[in-house]
Amino acid sequence: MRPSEHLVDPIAPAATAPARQRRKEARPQELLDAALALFVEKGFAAARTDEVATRAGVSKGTLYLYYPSKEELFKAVVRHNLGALIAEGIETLAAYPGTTAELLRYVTHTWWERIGATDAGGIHKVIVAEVRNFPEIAAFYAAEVIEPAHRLFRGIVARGIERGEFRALPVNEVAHAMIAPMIFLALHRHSIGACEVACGEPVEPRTLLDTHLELLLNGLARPAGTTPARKARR
Amino acid sequence: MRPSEHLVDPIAPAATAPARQRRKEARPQELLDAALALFVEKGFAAARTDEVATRAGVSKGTLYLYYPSKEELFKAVVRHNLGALIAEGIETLAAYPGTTAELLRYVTHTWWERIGATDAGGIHKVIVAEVRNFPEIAAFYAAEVIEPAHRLFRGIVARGIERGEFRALPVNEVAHAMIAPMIFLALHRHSIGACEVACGEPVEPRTLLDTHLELLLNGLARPAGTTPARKARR
Amino acid sequence: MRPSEHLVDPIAPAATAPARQRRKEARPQELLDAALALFVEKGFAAARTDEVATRAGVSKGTLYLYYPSKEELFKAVVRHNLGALIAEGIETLAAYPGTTAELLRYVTHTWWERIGATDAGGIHKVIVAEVRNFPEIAAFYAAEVIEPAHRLFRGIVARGIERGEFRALPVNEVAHAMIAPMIFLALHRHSIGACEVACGEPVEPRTLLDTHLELLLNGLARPAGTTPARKARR
Amino acid sequence: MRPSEHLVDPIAPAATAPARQRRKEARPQELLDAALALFVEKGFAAARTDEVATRAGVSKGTLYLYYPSKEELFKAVVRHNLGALIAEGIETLAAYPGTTAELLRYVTHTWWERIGATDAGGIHKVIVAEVRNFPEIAAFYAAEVIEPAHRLFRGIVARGIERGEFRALPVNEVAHAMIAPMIFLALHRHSIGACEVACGEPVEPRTLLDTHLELLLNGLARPAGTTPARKARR
DNA sequence: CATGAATGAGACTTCATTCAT
DNA sequence: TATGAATGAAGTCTCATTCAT
Repeated sequence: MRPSEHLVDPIAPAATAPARQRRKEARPQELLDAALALFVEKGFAAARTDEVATRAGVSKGTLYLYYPSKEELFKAVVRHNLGALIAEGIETLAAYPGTTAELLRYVTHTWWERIGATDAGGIHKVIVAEVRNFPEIAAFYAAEVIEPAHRLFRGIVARGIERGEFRALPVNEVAHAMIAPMIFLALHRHSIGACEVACGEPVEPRTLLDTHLELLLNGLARPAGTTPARKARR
Repeated sequence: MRPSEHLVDPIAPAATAPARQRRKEARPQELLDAALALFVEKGFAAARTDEVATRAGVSKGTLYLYYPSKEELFKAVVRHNLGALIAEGIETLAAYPGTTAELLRYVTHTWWERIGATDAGGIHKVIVAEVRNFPEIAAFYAAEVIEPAHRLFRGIVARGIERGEFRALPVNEVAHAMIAPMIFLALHRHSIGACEVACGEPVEPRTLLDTHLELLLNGLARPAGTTPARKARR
Repeated sequence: MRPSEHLVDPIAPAATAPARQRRKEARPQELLDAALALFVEKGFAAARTDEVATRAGVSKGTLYLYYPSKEELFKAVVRHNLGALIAEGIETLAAYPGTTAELLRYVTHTWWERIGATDAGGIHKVIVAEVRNFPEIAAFYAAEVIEPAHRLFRGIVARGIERGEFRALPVNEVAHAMIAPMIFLALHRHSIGACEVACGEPVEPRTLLDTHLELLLNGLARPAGTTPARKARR
Repeated sequence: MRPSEHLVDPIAPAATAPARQRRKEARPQELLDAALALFVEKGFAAARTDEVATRAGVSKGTLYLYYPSKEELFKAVVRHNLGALIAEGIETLAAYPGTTAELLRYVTHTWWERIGATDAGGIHKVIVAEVRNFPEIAAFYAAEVIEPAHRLFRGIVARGIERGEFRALPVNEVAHAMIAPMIFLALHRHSIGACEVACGEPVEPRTLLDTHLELLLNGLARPAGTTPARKARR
């Protein structure tokens, strides 16, 4: 029995499909999970491909059967973990019925549950850390993550201003101010926060996020009785 | 005492020494500058010691004469570039005569000029990126940078609340919210921002920082006519 | 008898067999063609077995069903492409009616059309290149190709001398001098000549071969009026 | 004592220069020699860099201190072993006082002594074998070896024709016919000839070369009483 | 017969650190 | 002090061969 064998569900032996087949279909997911964990833990350069393979329960060679290089593996991890959620957010923005404050809270909390609180949030760290050493990854990430994500948040700010809910502040800068603490939180959780060192009093991420949201919404709120700026989008 | 410890800030009184002597005493400074530039550009692991030496105009062996390892070199870089400013900030806080809003603006702008806008701001990136792989650096950084910096910002928030200028919000979280966009800006400048990829509309750091400050102060401001909370510190 | 041995020339009498059957019997031929092309293009070690399989339209596993190893596949390729022609040449020598000069021209031109001008000529390159790394292939090739081919050319030279057409030169060396430019031409075509680099003025292979032949025959020709040497064979 | 140490002359300990220094200067030569031997024995791709290093008595890393890659190492080997001699031949051609037949014999014999009979002759094999897989080597070799060598031999043929010693045959083809058997001999010596297989009756290289030369000169010789062709160069 | 997923040894290259000079 | 040659462990990626299906 090879060391990986016991990772397959040993209860239902090939009830629906032959074992080899089942493995083949599960492989990419297993590899992606192992790779995410390792990239987040060590960074892109320091993660070793054969540890990814070992954690996924396969040999080094098998990894390269599915992804032709470490870089492509990383890109697949990013697409799998961040790509879907951003698209979802953009759809939400288009169809959301409530106030923009509620929309922002919803998007932020969803992000926290699906990205911030999970390993996926560590991807930000990897990017921040190593993007300068891997230009191709930089281009890929800018195009497939940063650009769409900023579009989403700029959309939220613009909606608030157009609907007269927010003051007419510069859209781009405010979008940055919205995103920054979220990313920052994710970075923290996967760097210093992951170390066993005491640094200041501990903060509860949810509390931090809520403080951030209320501070932001308070700052954005149009003072009652002011005329809403209809064409504030820059 | 490890051999590097006394080298932290060796700008010594060599006013009348012969040229070669002065040269020798300038070595640590040159090495620290070269190391800072390289660590920020490539990260800790990817920076090559012999490139540090080359940039400082010495041989690889000489580097090891001054710093016993790459880690000690990095720690010296951190002490040299971040240590002084934090101590200075704490002194400012104790003696500042004006409003807390002014104090915050002053501290933030000073940080930008001395850290954020220079290579020193890249140290944050290096830490965020690689602290998990180098536990000793983690402990060092938490104790010598993060802890004092947080103490400073918590002090500012507490001052504002005690003086009735800010609302009685949780001190720790607000301090985080103050720091986050600053660090975030520094991280951005030295990672994605340093790449030649287009990602959203460009932002002017000073503008971003000012937007952040005003948003924050607006959110913190005690509505006129409210009773100041004297004992809000948690 | 090793499993591959009986597959050397399996073009079998499957005249009326159903399509799938014919397909199956065509397999070895398709594999041999793909293997020849690839061995000649990349060399023995650098040719990848799964590219051979892919080009032949089968899976990698199937290749190993027909040939137990890469070495056996290569030997089959050699037998299939060089074996027959040499035997044919020896028969021609025994029965040829014309002058020895004509015989040499005939043999040389036939070689060019069937070997030199085709992929089969590339086998020489592979042998020259890698025979030292694969002793078993060396022994095989010496016994099944080099030895018979030399026998043929020594026979031609001896015929010319015995019939008084050639001068009484050492048979073995002259045979070498006959073969060398042919092999050399084949080597060139499949190495440097196959690269897109400019190297000297290009040469037309047929012209080169003819120049070689005439030079050789001119050099071999017995000056008119000389007594032919009856027993010159060494 | 490291395994390489006894390769240094152990009799005169640092008489002229310190040991380390002596090693440094000798290194490139030692590495080049080891590399030549190994490339010729195994081919370019199959030769392992750490075996080159081991044979030169250094560690793997040291090799890369002197040559930045396997390809550059190979190019250095070619330049060192073939470059000089070709240049020398071109000078000889320009200044040679005797007949062209003598010049050709001289050049051929020098080639044999310095290249053909030594490991350097094996470089031809490596090129023939692997040039298609390494385009950069192809370009390098065409420019630095093939082109100059052909220029030399075309020069010899043209000289013979111009001086009325040779018949007015096409220069380029005759040059090829001159070179071919030489290269062929070298190839043979380092491929099949290096194997312990019996293939035909053995030939003495010098005899073969002389047979080739006489055959060639006989074929080239202008029949007595013929008018020399002054402008035959194509 | 046929498939193709899986293996794992092995190749080139990098780089922090040492140490003889 | 200062040098820089030398080391060797470690990392990514390849590919002939096997074997369960």
